[in-house]
Amino acid sequence: MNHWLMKSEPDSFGIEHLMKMPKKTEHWDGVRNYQVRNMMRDQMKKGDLVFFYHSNCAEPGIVGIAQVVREGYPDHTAFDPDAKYHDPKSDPDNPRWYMVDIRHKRKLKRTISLRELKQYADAELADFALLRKGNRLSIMPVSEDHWEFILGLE
DNA sequence: GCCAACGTTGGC
DNA sequence: GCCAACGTTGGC
Repeated sequence: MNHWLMKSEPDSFGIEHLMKMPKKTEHWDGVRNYQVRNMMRDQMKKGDLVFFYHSNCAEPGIVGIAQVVREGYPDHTAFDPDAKYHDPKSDPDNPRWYMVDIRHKRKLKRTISLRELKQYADAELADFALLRKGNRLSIMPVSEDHWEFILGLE
């Protein structure tokens, strides 16, 4: 089983939104980055656990845990001319963009902030993608060791 | 709101 | 295929 971290802006879709969805489940549409597309299409498997991360907010950090409940399938919002992330180059017969479904599992007892995680950037969390300079991926893999260590901070 | 980092686009 | 211009991300 693989582990992941998925970023979302709480103002547009935070963990509170996910918790209120039917079955606490939502499809992760709108990704228009090829590296992230490939992860969703090829690597994220049903049952994989996900750190839900809040970005672009007062206290960026990990706020909860979700689970992949449906593996990669075409992001239909790319076909919709009215959708915010419409991409005319994505063809239903040859979809360019993919998404997965995730289900809320639980909130962390407290937010494990980016500021806190950075304290371990040269030690336990060396090479953690989130802490790498200039990282802008909205989904990234989390190693088993890093996953366990971060959960241990809770 | 600023700005560094980085991906994408498009002219050549 | 190069690379400047441009757009986006996201911490601060």
